[in-house]
Amino acid sequence: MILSDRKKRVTIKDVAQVAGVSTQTVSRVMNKFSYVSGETRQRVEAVVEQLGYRPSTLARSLIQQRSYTLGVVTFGLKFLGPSRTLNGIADQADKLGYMLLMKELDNFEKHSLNEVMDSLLARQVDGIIWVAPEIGNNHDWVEQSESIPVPVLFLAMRPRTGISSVATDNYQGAVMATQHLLENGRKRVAHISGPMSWWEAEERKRGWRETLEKAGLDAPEQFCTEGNWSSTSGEQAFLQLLEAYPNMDSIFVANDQMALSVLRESHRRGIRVPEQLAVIGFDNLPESAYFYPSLTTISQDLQLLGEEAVQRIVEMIQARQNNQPIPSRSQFIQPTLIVRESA
Amino acid sequence: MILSDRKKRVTIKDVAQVAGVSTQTVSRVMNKFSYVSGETRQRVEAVVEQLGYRPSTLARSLIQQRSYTLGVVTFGLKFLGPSRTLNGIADQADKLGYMLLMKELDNFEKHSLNEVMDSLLARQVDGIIWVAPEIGNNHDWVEQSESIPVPVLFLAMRPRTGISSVATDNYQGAVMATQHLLENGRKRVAHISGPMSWWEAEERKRGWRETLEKAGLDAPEQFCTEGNWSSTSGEQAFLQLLEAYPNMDSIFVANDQMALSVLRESHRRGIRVPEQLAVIGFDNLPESAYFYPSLTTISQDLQLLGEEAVQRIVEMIQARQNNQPIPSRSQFIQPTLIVRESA
DNA sequence: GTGAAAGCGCTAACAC
DNA sequence: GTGTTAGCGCTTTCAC
Repeated sequence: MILSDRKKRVTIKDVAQVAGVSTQTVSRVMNKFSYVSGETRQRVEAVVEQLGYRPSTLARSLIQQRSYTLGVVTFGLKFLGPSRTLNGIADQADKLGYMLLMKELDNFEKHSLNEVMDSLLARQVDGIIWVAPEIGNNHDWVEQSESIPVPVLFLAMRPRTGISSVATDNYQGAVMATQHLLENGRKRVAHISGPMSWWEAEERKRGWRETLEKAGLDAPEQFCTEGNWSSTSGEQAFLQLLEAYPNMDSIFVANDQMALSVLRESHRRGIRVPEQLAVIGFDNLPESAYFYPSLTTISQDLQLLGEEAVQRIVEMIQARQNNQPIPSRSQFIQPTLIVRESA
Repeated sequence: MILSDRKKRVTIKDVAQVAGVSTQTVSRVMNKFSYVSGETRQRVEAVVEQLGYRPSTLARSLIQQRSYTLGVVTFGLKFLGPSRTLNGIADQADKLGYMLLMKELDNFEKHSLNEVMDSLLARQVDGIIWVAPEIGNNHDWVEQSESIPVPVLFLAMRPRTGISSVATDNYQGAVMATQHLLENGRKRVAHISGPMSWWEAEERKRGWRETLEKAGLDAPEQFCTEGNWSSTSGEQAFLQLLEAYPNMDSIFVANDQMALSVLRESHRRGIRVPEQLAVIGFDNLPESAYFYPSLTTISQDLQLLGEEAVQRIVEMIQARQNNQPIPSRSQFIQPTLIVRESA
């Protein structure tokens, strides 16, 4: 039975006293490395066990000026992307012995940004991972921000010199998607984009446009309509496209949720997928394989993105610890093409 | 530009010195409440601003024996459920001034459980929220655990006396789903369950069975097949059901992902939904409204679940703080029926 | 109103 | 090998 009794915390002093040694010795036993005679060690360990002593990481962090804690700032945790990334971050942090201090953002006002940073820094996080999509100019503060005393790593941000980031290669993913359509003999490739204020949406659209142009095909603005990632908006965007570009033979849709609406609406109107209209998505939702028809899509490995992020930030922290310069670079994770029935 | 310069932290002493007051006065200024003369306050505040002083929460936690941090233990973060719940937790924690220290579990061995608890407690969390489904006997340790020195709140756990928990009322949700089918004149209601080792799956199945029985209808074991929540398993389970119970007129499927497979396979076989087969799911995925046909389902409010959890644990923390007894109770969140085309 | 002293729980640095 | 001393950055207590 779990009790929440108010027993006072067992401290290093208690252990020292009961074991008849100094606190220093207890500390040495707890932290392995330094030498303690076998006998003393055993005695101390017995007392630790008996009293249920747990060293306070807090006190240790205070003196070591290091908390083995990573700050994680998220935005839109309720969406699949950020939470899958977070899972990767959690896994890798665990492996490397770090804990995660989380903060969910609800806007990008300068005021809240400062507040979030402050609360993280006040708790002595060793580094910060920024898990928020770049929308409009919501990341511009990065370039003119006051100095932050710990390393910061940005995910899914447009590369900026002097700043470290990791992102899926959205452009390349879009190229692969579009090329796949072309390779299957499609010539009239439409696009439903995400909201153009999103950097990721912009990249995906650019991949589509440039691939068509390289192949000597048209990619005018009318062949692309804009959604907001939701299935609802996908339906709207598809209807617009049907008017603007009635003889298209394929669509690259910027995410699977919007692609789902395209499949559904096509089915309802008797447009056969993929025969009359090939459809390819982006994201590879777990459900996408079970859409009707199953959805060909681009899979981005968000788990890996999160893992990489932790790897990188820990390297940065260590460099800082050793007074080495902190290398900053922008890194891309390559997505992969998943071929199924819809294209 | 973000620099990670090694400037030493600005401490309360620095501020005191520059402002020409004692550290005490600075502390009083930072913590509002106590009286400081207007003039002194202004001078101190100016210095704080100028030096960019941020009080160390760490040091404060150490002395106050209180961290304003909640431990959150998750399992299966990559699935939608836990991450939506986490979002609710993050939101509410923010409102109440708490931070979140996260730990993702990868198994339920006694060893890792202890380790997770220890690392949370070592960082002085004020309370712990346990966000992991009850599977098999993976929660039994709760009843015979050594005393944990802070309040713990469990989500999605079978009610246990003396222990606090919050969960969706899965049973009631299943009752609503089944009743909806009966009210629409269905008499031969099948069920695809989740893995029966999951408490939530068990509850949903019980709701189905008991509702049928109360209506004087049959609910034998053959009318129910078992999946593992995935779309793949849903397909299997549906195929088995088609053999075992070919004249069923409706199915209550334990989650939307499996229901998706039922829709797809029905479509492929020319079974008309809902005319020949009514289908109802559970969870209300964002995509469910865009399945073909759109899926009638039970919506559980996981955001609210998370918010309630924080509310509750903070109450428990405060009670403990005031040396009051900590009330323990099991609370249920009611799901709602979302009627769409499939039933 | 303000300051001085003590101490939260731990470890770094130096004795012995 | 082990103990002593000092101090991380803050707040509490009690003076004045």
